Amino acid sequence: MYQQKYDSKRLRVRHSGHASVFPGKTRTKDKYRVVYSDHQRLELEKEFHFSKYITIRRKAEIAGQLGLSERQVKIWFQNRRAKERKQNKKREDQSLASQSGQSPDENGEGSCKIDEITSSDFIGDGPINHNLNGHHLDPRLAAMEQHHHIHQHMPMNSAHQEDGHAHSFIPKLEIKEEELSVKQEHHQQPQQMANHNGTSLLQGPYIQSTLSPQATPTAMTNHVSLRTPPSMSTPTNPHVNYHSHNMLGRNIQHPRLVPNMDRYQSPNGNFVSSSTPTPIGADENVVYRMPVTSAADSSGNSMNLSGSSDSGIMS
DNA sequence: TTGTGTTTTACGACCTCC
DNA sequence: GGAGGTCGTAAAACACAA
Repeated sequence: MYQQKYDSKRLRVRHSGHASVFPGKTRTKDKYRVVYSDHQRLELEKEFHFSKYITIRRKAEIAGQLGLSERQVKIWFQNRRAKERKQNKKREDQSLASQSGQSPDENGEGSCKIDEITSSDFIGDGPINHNLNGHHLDPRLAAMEQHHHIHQHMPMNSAHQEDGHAHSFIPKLEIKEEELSVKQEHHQQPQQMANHNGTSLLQGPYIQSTLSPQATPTAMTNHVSLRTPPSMSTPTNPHVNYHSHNMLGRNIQHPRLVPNMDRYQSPNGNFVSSSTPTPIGADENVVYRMPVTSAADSSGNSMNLSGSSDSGIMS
């Protein structure tokens, strides 16, 4: 509703392509806060859609590429996650309201609001768009991409896609060789993963909805995000208690539990140390993502360990 | 032009983990 | 102690109605 107008207006009004103010300044310095350029926000959004938790290496890379500090990238991801939780909660409230006999339109909401489209929609069963390549496309990202013509050349995207990652919103890109090398450093070779019980992780709504209409079983197999952090897949892991409550009763996440696991699953289902090279080229940048099974978040709701809103990453 | 509401950066407090 | 997480909030930036 409002945000749709807000964003579309922003795209029209704001000059794009570079930051409207000096990037990298904090409010302790020259300005209270800066406004990131559309390009910066787009790249950050793309990274966020790839993984809600950014790795240390990717954080440094993105910061360098976008002219931001690593702290700014970190804060941006924190704020972005908060935004998504807020949107999820809002959506939850609305669904509860509608279940109690109140039609969505009574709240002044249509059947699909752009401002409520989040990455979880993207990943899950929410409203989606398709770009020219048939990939699912977040409407706002689509607008920004059109605005910037970024489909012509977008290194960070190519980095994600080149490894067979069936990224829903990434358009087909020209991939330079130098970008390929960087890319392979970022994300792992696609592998079908199985958990310690030998159960394929290629299941759940995440898989189904993430794949483009043209997606093939190979594409599914190649989805790098299917890797599951051991802490999420094995109850024997000491870190399985991924959430706890603090003294204020808050439901606290412990994201570092996952990044610091230092292990991940090999294709044969065994846990291996991330420091031990494997046939699939495992390193610290393995991105874990679970199939979507719950929209609950940390805002007072218990979170499903396999929930989409809580993807873990390696650091 | 102004008032108001929303979104976006940035930070502090507090938390857990290593 | 440092890292990074959430939560709450301040203030700038922005959109829009009057």
